[in-house]
Amino acid sequence: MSAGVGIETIRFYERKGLLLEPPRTAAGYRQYSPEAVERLKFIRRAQGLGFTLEEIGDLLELRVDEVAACGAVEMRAREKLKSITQKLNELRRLKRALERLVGACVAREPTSDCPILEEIEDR
Amino acid sequence: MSAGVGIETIRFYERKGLLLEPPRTAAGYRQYSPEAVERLKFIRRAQGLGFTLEEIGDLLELRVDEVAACGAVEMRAREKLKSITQKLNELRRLKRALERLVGACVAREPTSDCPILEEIEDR
DNA sequence: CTTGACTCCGTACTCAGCTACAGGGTCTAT
DNA sequence: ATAGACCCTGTAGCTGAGTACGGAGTCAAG
Repeated sequence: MSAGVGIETIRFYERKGLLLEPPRTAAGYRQYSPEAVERLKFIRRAQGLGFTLEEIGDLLELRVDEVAACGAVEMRAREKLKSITQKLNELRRLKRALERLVGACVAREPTSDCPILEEIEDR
Repeated sequence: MSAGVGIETIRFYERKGLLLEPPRTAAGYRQYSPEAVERLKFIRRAQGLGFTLEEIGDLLELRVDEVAACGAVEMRAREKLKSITQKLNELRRLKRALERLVGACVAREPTSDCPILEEIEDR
């Protein structure tokens, strides 16, 4: 559980192609490089941000190894950027709403309506 | 599909207590107020940000109707704020990483390593 | 040189979050 | 007043993301 992830989960990611099969010891045990561990942590963080494993797979493949594929990569990267920017905006709003709620709390001003909904209302 | 959500999903949220049972027509048909629709949209957005339905339920219940419960609400709000702030930071990093990638693309500089992982590496 | 805690593999189960039925009622349009 | 497209209920099934199990091998500690 080096990275807070059970071995079973790792095997599962391996099967899904999110983690490449690592080198093995003579006895067949998996041996992970620090990079592989980073990759794993990235997966977990990205999940917390609402990305599916499939989307995370896409993200991890965004790299420019050949100039040829550059255009396609750029396009997909821009798409992801769009969705991330939207998530950012939504999160910022949610944060503001919660800050207001805490503020009202501290000021001991009961507000029976839900400030979170009010804040987020306009899309 | 007024809010891009099927009726079955709505019934499901109702069962889970995320949406209160709406008033019905004489024939038993659900009738939703604009507020209920907002609530529904909030749920979908929050899901996209990586919150579970249970967490979303918590968020929706964060309101200060009684001065008595104020302390508890404040505490939970602060907790949520913490996780949101963290999500924000992670998203910002991911965004920066993607922007760099697009930049490299535009400059036609192939980089065989994955800038996303590099950027995010240090936790 | 054995005990306990780990790993291996394949398969099967679980849980959240939908999604689809079946068998009925209702509403609108023709 | 009948067809077609909706809604109602309850229950069953599906997908994504793990999690556990069983039978076997491995390894460090005592």
